[in-house]
Amino acid sequence: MEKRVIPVKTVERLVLYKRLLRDILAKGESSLYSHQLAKMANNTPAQVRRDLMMIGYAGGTPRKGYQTQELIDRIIQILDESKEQKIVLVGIGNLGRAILSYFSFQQPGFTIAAAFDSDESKTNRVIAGCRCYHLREFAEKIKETDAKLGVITVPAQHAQQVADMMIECGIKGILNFAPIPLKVPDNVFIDRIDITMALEKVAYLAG
Amino acid sequence: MEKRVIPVKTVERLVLYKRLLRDILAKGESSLYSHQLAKMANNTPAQVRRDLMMIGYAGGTPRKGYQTQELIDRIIQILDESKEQKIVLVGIGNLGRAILSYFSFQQPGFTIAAAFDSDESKTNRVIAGCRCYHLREFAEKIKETDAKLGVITVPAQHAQQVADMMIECGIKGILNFAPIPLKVPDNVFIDRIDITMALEKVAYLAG
DNA sequence: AATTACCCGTGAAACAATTCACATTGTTAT
DNA sequence: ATAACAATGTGAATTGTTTCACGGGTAATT
Ligand SMILES: NC(=O)c1ccc[n+]([C@@H]2O[C@H](COP(=O)([O-])OP(=O)(O)OC[C@H]3O[C@@H](n4cnc5c(N)ncnc54)[C@H](O)[C@@H]3O)[C@@H](O)[C@H]2O)c1
Ligand SMILES: NC(=O)c1ccc[n+]([C@@H]2O[C@H](COP(=O)([O-])OP(=O)(O)OC[C@H]3O[C@@H](n4cnc5c(N)ncnc54)[C@H](O)[C@@H]3O)[C@@H](O)[C@H]2O)c1
Repeated sequence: MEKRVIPVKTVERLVLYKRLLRDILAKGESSLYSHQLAKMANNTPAQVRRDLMMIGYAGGTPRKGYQTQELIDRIIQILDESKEQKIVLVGIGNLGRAILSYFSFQQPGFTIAAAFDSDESKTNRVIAGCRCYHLREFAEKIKETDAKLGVITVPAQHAQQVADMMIECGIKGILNFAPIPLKVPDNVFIDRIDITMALEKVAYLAG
Repeated sequence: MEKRVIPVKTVERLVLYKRLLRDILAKGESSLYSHQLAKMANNTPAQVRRDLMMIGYAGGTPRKGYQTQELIDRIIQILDESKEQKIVLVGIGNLGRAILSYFSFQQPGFTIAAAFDSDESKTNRVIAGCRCYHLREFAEKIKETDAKLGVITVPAQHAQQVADMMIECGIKGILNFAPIPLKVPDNVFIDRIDITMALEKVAYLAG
């Protein structure tokens, strides 16, 4: 029962800050102010400072702001990106393939170690550098790769059984693209990206 | 300055409820209780009732619960899904194509009216039933289709200029898949889906 | 050296979302 | 009929998040 100290909302913003800070650094800016980061992140200086307070960072100085590199390092340390994260993906359809190709030649820190599908015509080949297996080989391959994260891109009606299988095989975190909430035990973290819901929301709020 | 009465979080759940209720109805259940819907939505009966209260729905009865069809109708009415929503998509890459094919033969209520890319090799053809044009034809085609919603699936460094162009052409709602926040005027609603951020969050919270 | 301007860190206040808890009410059983 | 029950609708309490506002400090300016 570990106590979660950093709010999820803050974690989300930290991931964003890290990316923005890297852009900053690439532009040669070795230090910055909270209001500069806030502007890029579309939030407020107070929120930036509060977020940094949440991770126990107090390395800013009034007239020079924060050291870009130092701040990046601190965020990386908090997010614990010391080791490469191994991911397995189930559902080699349109969306699954888009994700495979994106992570194949980008995204340091994350590797899709293997992909699976129940359709024989999608398996036993390499897509975007990722080996694709039949679902029946899941348990075996996951032991080989020692992946702890899973991505679900199968149709909604099969998503729960895929999640169950992942958890059975030791997956601890799941990103679910199927448009239904899945039941998972407390020790597994799950997040859902629901593209259709996001569009409906935009349609409503734009109206 | 219109007053927004329904919280965004509630809107998100309403979209989910609507889908779940349709599944319920398809199974032949003509009525249901808040705790049943809550179980499917992975939340609490109190939250379901609160959400329904937000949309001014008080048609439940203590012993019979809610009428499935009536509730669906009410949610649809609130979300204002009377007319087909026209969408334009910019960035016919891996993710863009996945979205095109998904919405082509699914998703009642939404039509991707046209897609655009700056790469000539991606344009002047039909992908998943959607016509693909060069970006220079954007203004012209958007007038023809009268689309009010836009989806951005271009690389991050081009996302802001694409958003600016969309807004210039009268787009009122944008769904942005590029991993940076975009600046838009107050009268335009924008939402971002950041897949990499979601994965980093899962990695952190699963750890 | 003193003055000024600016920004950080954070306690406190304000605001937003969720959960609690209960009076109310329709349904069923006796 | 009437009693017992089970689920609704909602005010109040709680919990979570964001914003305010100010003390303290640092560097540039005079
Ligand atoms: N593509 C999009 O833009 C989009 C938008 C909104 C939601 N989604 C959701 O994302 C998910 C995937 O969408 P898609 O467009 O890639 O669909 P898709 O039909 O192209 O791909 C689904 C893949 O899953 C495989 N599959 C089916 N059952 C399986 C099982 N039990 N085990 C393993 N593999 C299985 C299929 O063989 C297929 O390859 C769906 O749940 C969909 O609702 C996608
Ligand atoms: N595919 C994924 O799984 C994934 C994951 C995380 C984030 N993203 C983000 O989604 C976006 C799209 O990803 P993708 O994998 O489809 O990339 P992609 O490179 O496959 O596609 C990008 C497309 O945008 C087009 N483009 C570039 N500049 C343009 C411009 N100014 N106007 C019009 N079109 C232009 C390119 O020609 C290309 O067709 C990127 O911002 C990426 O960071 C994608």
